[in-house]
Amino acid sequence: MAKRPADHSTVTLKDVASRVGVTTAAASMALAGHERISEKTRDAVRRAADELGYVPSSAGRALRNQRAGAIAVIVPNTSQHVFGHLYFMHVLTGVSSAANDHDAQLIVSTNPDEAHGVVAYERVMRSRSADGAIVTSAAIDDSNIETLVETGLPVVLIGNFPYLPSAVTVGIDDVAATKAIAEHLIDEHGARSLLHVSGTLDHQTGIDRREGFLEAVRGRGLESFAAVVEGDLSEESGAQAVASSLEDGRRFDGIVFANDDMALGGMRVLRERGIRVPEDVAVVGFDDFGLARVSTPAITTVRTPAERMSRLAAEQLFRLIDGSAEGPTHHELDVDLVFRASCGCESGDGERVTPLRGEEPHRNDRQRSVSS
Amino acid sequence: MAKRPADHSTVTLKDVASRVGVTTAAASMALAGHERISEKTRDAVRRAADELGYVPSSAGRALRNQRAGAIAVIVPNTSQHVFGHLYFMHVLTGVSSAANDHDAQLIVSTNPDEAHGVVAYERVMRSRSADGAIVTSAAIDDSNIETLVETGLPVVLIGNFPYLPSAVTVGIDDVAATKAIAEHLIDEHGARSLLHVSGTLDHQTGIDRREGFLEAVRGRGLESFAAVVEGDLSEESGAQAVASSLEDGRRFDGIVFANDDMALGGMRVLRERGIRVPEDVAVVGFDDFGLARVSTPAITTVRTPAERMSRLAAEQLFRLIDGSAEGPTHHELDVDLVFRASCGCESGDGERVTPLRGEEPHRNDRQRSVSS
DNA sequence: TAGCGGCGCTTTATCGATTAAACAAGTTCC
DNA sequence: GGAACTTGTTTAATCGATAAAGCGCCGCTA
Repeated sequence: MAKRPADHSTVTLKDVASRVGVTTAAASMALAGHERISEKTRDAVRRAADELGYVPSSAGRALRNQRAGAIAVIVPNTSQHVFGHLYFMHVLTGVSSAANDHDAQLIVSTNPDEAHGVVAYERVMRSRSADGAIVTSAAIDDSNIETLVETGLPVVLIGNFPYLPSAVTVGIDDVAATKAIAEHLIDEHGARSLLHVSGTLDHQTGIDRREGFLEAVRGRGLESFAAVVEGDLSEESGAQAVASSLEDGRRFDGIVFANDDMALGGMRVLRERGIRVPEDVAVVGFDDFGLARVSTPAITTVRTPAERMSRLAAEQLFRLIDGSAEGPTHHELDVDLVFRASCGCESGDGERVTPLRGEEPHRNDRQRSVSS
Repeated sequence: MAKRPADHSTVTLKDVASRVGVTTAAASMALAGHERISEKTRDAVRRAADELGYVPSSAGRALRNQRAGAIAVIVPNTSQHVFGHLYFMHVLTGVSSAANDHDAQLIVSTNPDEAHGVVAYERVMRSRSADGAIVTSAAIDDSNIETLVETGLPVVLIGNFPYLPSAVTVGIDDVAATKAIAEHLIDEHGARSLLHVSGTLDHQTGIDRREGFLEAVRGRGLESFAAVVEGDLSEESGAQAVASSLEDGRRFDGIVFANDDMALGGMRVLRERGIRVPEDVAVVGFDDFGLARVSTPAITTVRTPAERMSRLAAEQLFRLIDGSAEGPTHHELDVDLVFRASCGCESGDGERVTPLRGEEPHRNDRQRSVSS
């Protein structure tokens, strides 16, 4: 659109070749270590490339190889606030480390305009800027995801997508995890009247966590004392859910929040009303991306292995891209339960980590600066 | 390296052209809206492109136009823990919104191996995968940055780089901000013995914030009661700095932390020793990326406009790329002071925001889910 | 009616890298 | 001493998009 770019000394294969006195074909083969090129030439070309600081043009290579050498992380913007930011950071960390291992670039694609049906990220795929994509925090009714999966382009979804049987996905068992932590409130802390503040129910996560909660109260015969309020995963919605429940005259001695942000908001309201946590009401959250540990009281929660999940997703993606994996698969990762002060297990800054399944707690998935 | 990718129905310009019955050149011009192509053909081509779902190949275009249509955000990995994650998230938000405005892809490049002098991000630039780069959290002694700037490739740095006069940079006045918030402790809360826990002094930010602190105590004639301990911006280092200061028998009634993470760690130690905040010791932090608001007590801090900074950086970068801006420039953004409970200004969850300069507080740079 | 200008499209060349196929030397073998 | 090989390189084609130059065919004018 504007003038041509300044000519930042760009070294092409031609420069390398002409310095050595061969053609670009020979130079290309030399750099690739082809046997048909004499050792002498190979060395000379390598030396020249080194001296000139030659780096292959990604465009030239991509065009010729029909492969961009990049993967994309796609974030449907409508869910920017749904999963919150800390989650996304963990995702980026995991994906970028896998991308580095595969010498691939990482493209981050947000969808600027939900209004336009012209989904920005489909363009990313169709323009072949990326060889594949990882999609996270997609809503159930986001038909674009379906379209994307159906085009057959390499796509890995993070989360659970029971309605997309042909997708490759990586997730955790939200139902089991929520069930376990709710049962903890009941069995260990004697909670009898439970409230669940769910996430948005247009996301599978919201549905599954609610289902886990319901299974727990049903299993203990407490369903008549249990209630569910829908939130949107934001701190403020957690506060509102608790406030409106209190105003309705509802009584509860335990709250299961679908994430830590809402737990934080809810606890704020409880504090303002003089209701003590955990003495009067025991509270648990979900995610453990950072907030849960630093709040007062610290929140008992489910630690979501976002970084491991996304790393695995990226590795699956690379397998799809090079064709070494086929067909729909779903990987499920184990989670840890982290007991802290908000349920009454620990006091102050103490915490106890227990795997939901398996033996040992999983390595801390890059929590914030726990040690240096 | 592996087999060729499966042939996901890829629509090229040739397909569009042959469907209409013209050459690719004509089709290209038609889509570009060239006048030399008849309206009838233009329409036909556009319709065909639409029907086939044609999206131009980024590689083909990049090769031909000598422009990738992408910008990179570069994160020297050595500083991954230095700035912490939340900061980076804000940066991504800002940059990606600018990138979307310019129809550019966003590449995120972390440096996997500091060991190799082969800086990964220089490859990004030299391979021309990106037309320019934004570099953030670079250490003073990172000579790669200097090299990068000197190559003349379009680069914008976030932060202050007094030793790189030819760089284009965007930052805040760390000295003035820290000075102001330290003076607040002294003037409003009567602090007399001050401690500063600085960031790493191989980052300009660390140096500048320390300098601001020192200017404040010097200005008030309190330099003989002041001390500085170097931290590394991690929560743990803040804890250690406070712990060791206490063990040295040092006494203080105010602490200026170079960021909120360290303040959090420091406050934990104070709490453990039974020292009350703000009654016994008033505390301030820096950044306000999220933690400061939710901790107990909430931390008085300087709100760094990371999102606006990075958005501006990206816009500067686009200007450099298309040649409409030349020469080194430095943009400095204003910051807000946010008074909360840790210094004694407010209680509970209250907060008061004041601009350091100018009239009105700046819009909340995408704080976490304040309202929905 | 011959010649001229312009419209609308095609031809051609290019960007950088890669690879199959062709080819010029030099060896080896019968 | 010529055929068959080997070796090391060059030629040429390709990937997709696009800009410049070229070329029929039209209508218009003298």
